[in-house]
Amino acid sequence: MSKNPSNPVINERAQHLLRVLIERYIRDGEPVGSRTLARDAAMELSSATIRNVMADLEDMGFVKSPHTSAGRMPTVQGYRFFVDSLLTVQPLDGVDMQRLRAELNLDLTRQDLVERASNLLSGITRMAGVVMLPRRKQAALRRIDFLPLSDKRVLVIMVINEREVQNRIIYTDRKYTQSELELAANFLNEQFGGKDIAAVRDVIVADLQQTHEDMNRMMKAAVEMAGQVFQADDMQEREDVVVAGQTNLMGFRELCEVDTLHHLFEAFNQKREILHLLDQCVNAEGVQIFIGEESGYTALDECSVVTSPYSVDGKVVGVLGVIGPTRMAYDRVIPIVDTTARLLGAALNPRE
Amino acid sequence: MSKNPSNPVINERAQHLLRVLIERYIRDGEPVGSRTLARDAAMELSSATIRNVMADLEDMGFVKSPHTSAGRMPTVQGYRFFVDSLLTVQPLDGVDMQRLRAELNLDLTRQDLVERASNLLSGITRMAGVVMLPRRKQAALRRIDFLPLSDKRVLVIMVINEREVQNRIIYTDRKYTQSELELAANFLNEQFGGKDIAAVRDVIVADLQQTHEDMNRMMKAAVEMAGQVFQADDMQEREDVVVAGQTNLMGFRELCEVDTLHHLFEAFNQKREILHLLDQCVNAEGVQIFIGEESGYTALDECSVVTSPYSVDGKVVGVLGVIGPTRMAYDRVIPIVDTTARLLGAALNPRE
DNA sequence: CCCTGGCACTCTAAATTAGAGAGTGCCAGC
DNA sequence: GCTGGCACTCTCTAATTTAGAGTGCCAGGG
Repeated sequence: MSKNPSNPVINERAQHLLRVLIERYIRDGEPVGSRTLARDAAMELSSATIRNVMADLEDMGFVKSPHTSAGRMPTVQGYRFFVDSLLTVQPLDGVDMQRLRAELNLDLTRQDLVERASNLLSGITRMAGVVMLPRRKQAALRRIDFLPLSDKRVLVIMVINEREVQNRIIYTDRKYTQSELELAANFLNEQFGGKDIAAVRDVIVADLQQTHEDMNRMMKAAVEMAGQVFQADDMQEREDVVVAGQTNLMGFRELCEVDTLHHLFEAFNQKREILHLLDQCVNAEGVQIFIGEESGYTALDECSVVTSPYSVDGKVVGVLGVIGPTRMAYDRVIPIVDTTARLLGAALNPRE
Repeated sequence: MSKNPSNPVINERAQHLLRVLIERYIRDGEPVGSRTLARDAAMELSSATIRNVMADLEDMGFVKSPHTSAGRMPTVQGYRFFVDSLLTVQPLDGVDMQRLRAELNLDLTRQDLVERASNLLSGITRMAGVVMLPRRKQAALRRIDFLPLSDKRVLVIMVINEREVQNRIIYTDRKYTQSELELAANFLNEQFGGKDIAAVRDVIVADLQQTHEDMNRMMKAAVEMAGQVFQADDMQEREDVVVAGQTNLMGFRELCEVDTLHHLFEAFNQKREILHLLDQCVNAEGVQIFIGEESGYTALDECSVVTSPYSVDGKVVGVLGVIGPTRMAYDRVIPIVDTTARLLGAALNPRE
């Protein structure tokens, strides 16, 4: 805890003061002056002494003042140190815990679970919640069904893995009856049921390119239809990340400039940047925090992002998190994100 | 066009001036002074004359000035008159038309179509698009399927009408095999396939309450499961209205106050008010316009809403529209909304 | 009667000024 | 190394000023 040439020297007392300063700043959002800090810190120090320490902390880059005659507020580096070394996380509030448990139940589809998780994150933290859709570890075709529509159109319903249902409409060369389509579906289910989707696609593409004499007309039609289904590029996931509670962010003083909000909401809409950011956290263990510009996206410059990967069967399948102003109650948010990740993982677990 | 005791007197010249004023105001968003108007109107009138006319128009409530020494801007009543009597709608831009045609295709599911329509509305108008999900004229159960999951859970897939696929997870009293579930599904499909959903629910609720000796175990189980499915209250529609392009609204000067935006975005999130508003337009013929407070929702006080019902098979099934600042290019927006409604209706048409 | 130029008047927006308050930095003394 | 004291800086608010835009109204002319 003493002299360390690589890190700026920051002794116990300074650490404690930094901590009190940040806690205070997080509470009221206003620069903290030496007098206030002297009172808050309960260390029997005069404000003059505090001022000296603050000057040091400012030199080291942990705090800054918006102008000469204002108190100090944390820099990104200050928050970083606070979060890494000074923070004692609060245990999760009992009510919140119950709410999470109650709502992240097993009897929900994948989409529902993810949406709920996002709503819970935003609801409990009163900030914005983001949840990446779970990556499919392997995407097995569980079942495929065809239903005739009007004209030559066919509704295709596909069940992937346990919980995911996709559907789309394809065109056929002629009108098929329900029973014909059932035959086709049966054929495909027998051939490909339980197989990996990528593999299925490959086989079908190959089939389409060569003529099989050993296939009857119905089988060929089936392959033809499957071709249409599996070549669609939205075969992957369509909406990769679910955001909730964006409007909460409009309540924070520090984000209240229309321009900032515009960028931020644009980012939420595009989802691309958010997704990339979350993607980086897939390999992190447990909660990870990006403070201000650390995220690398200008839209998030005024924000912090608290993320956690969530796992099914011990394997990370997605990332979720909370986005709020840098001045957020990290000690409260961290366990919320952590717990939500655990519970979402558990709820998604097929337990087979 | 002359004296009419019920309406304020507003002669040709005043109408023309009002029109020019509003067009100008829509263009630049700044109060229009008498001198500018004199130049714009190309009527060989002096600014003093214009001032007299403006005073009259202000008395009649068509224009107002933000303060003594500013030009005039339209009131809600002014816009109303403009929209009802003075407006000549522009024909729809060819490029936009093509884009609408290209993207509102037949080979899309209900959800996809609605989302596209909303995106198109917002993309072309550069404001916010809203599309109500189409009411089902009648909700016929097209097909129901069961798929076993782990534990005692069963994935239920339901096809309603032509395009709508719903799925959820239910719990059963014991684990059923795939073939057992197929039997159950067959039973239900035979019993209820093509029937109206409300009717199906009634029958099933009744079945559940009395013991049928004539039903075998499998049939009972099937009814049991169906009971779980049809009693769920999200049986209706889950997300009633799709909003797109909200962020576009942040670019408009008149909506740039954070407070206004907060309310507005809150309304978009809740969707309730938006839905109610759209609901009122179901019985309107063609495009309907709400200007400012006319909508009756304070969140939309600064906005205008241009709506149009859309129909399938000659019957109105939903409403779509555009939300933007009162100062919008109505002449351009109206045909966009109108055409989108037509094309969406056409795309949804099962043509059977 | 309607239109017009002219002029006094009003109001806003932007720039300027003044004063209060908060907080700092630094120094001299303990 | 800590402290009280003091001069200084900077922001925030309110008050004041000024320029500009636009009006309302009047009196004169077709």
